[in-house]
Amino acid sequence: MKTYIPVLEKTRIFAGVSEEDIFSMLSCLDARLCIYKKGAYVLRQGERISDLMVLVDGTLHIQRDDYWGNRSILEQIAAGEMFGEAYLSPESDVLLNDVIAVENSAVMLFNGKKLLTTCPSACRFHSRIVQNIFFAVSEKNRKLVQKLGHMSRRSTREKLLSYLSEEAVRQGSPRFSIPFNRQQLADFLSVDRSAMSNELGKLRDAGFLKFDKNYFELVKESRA
Amino acid sequence: MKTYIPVLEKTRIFAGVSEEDIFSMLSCLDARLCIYKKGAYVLRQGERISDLMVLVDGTLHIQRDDYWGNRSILEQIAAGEMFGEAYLSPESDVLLNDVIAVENSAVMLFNGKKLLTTCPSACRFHSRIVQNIFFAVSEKNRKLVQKLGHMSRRSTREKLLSYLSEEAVRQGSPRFSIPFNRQQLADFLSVDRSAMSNELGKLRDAGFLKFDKNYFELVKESRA
DNA sequence: CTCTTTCTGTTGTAAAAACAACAAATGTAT
DNA sequence: ATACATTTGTTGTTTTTACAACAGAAAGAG
Repeated sequence: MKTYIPVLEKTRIFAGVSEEDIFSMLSCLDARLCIYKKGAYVLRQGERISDLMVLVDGTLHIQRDDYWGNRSILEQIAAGEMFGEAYLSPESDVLLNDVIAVENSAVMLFNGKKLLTTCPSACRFHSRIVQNIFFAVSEKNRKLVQKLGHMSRRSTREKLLSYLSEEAVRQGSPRFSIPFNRQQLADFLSVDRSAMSNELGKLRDAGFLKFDKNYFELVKESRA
Repeated sequence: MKTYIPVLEKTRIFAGVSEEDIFSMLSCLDARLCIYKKGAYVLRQGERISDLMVLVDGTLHIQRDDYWGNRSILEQIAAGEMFGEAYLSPESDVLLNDVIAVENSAVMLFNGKKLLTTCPSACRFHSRIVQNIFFAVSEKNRKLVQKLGHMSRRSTREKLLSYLSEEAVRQGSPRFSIPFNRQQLADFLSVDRSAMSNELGKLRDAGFLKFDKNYFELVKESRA
C-alpha cells in the first residue's frame, strides 16, 4: 500500500497534503487496497457503497448495459482519479452503473464516514480534504453537464463534432488522442459503431478532420 | 429578504439550522435577493459566477440553445433548490448554460468564498452547511447520471419509457404529473416534439400508458 | 363572449440512424 | 511465421427520426 503514496500525493483529494501526512492518515481513514484484473468488475449496478475510491493504477470505465445489451460508457477513470464520491451522502441510493477495469488496476478505498466526520486522532488536514472532495464532485458535475451537451445533439455527426472539439479545447491542440477505440467511443456517445465509423469517414472526406486510430486532427479549412 | 427565511429553513443547504441562526448568518454570507420576471435570464452562458444561489420562489430552467436554435433543457429548478454549487470551485470555468425564469421568480445569492471558508463571526453551523452543500452537489451528480441514462437510450420511445418509469418510481406511483409541457419534455429529452407526440400516441394505443396533459399513468398489462 | 395565442396531435416526406453482414487491416499468441 | 481474434471501414436494407405543415383544443386577453 505504501507503494502508492506518491500516487495519492498527486491526486485531487490529497492536494496540499504531504506524503508523510498522507501516510499517517491511512489507518485513520481505514485505507484498503484492491487489485482487479483486466475485464473484472470493480462495482456492480445495485450495490450500495459507503467508501470513497481512488484509482491508483490502471483504467476503469463507468458504464451500464441495458436490458437489450446496449452498453453506454458514462465516464473513463484514469489513474489518480477518484470515484464513488457521489455516494458518500447518507441518503444516496444503490449504484446505477457498473464499474469495470479495462486494464489491470489497483483501487484504494477510504471509509466515507470517517472522511466526512472529524476523526479523533490528529488529522490536521481533515477540512482541507473535505473541501478537496467537494471541489472534485463539483468538477465531475461540470463534466457530466458537458457530456450531456454532447448527448443532447441530434445527429451522430453533431455528437462527434461536439465531443471532438471539446477534446481539442481540453487538450489545447487541434491534434490529440482520445482514450477510446471505435466501439468505446460509440458506446460513450451512445450511437451505433458502424454508423459512427461511416460518419467519421464522411467528415474526413469533407475535410473536417483527419484521423488514424485514436489520433485525431481537426482541420480549420473544410471544403464541405 | 426576511420574508424568505422560512423558505430557506426548508432548503437542503440550511438543513438543521434554525430560522434565527439563518437570520444571523445572512449578513455574514453577503446574502442578496434578486427578482426575475417570467422569461427573464437569471444567468447567461459564458458568465463567470462565484455565488451560490437558492431559488426561493418560482421555477427556473437550466438550458442551452445551440447554434441552430435547438434548445435542450438540462434541469428544472423548483423553489427551495439551489444552483450554481458546481461553480464554487476556484478552478471552475465560465457557465456552459443559460438559466431562465419560466415563471416570476426570486433568487437569493450567497457569497461562495465566505460559504466555504470559516467566517470570522460566530457561525456555529458553518461546517454543517459545507457538508450540506457537499451532499447537495452529490445528489445533483446522481441526478445527472440518471438523466444521462435516459439520454443514452437510442430511440424516442425508449427515452420516454426510461424517463416516465423513473418518474413513476420517484413519485412512488404509476400515476403522476410531470413538470413539463410537450415542448419542454421534448427539449428535456432532446428529441423532436412532433415525433415525440407521435410516439406517445403509439404507446397509448399499444396500452403502455394513458395520459392527459402533463398527467400520466403507466399500465402494467400492455397489449402490445 | 370573442378574438388571439399557445399547445397538442396527426400526417407525409426527406434525411439519418440502426442493423446486419462482410472484407480488410491490425494485433496477439503460439 | 502462422493461425486466430479483434478492430475498423464499407455497403445495402430497414426502421426511426427530424422537419414541415396543418387542424383542433385549450388557455388567455380584452
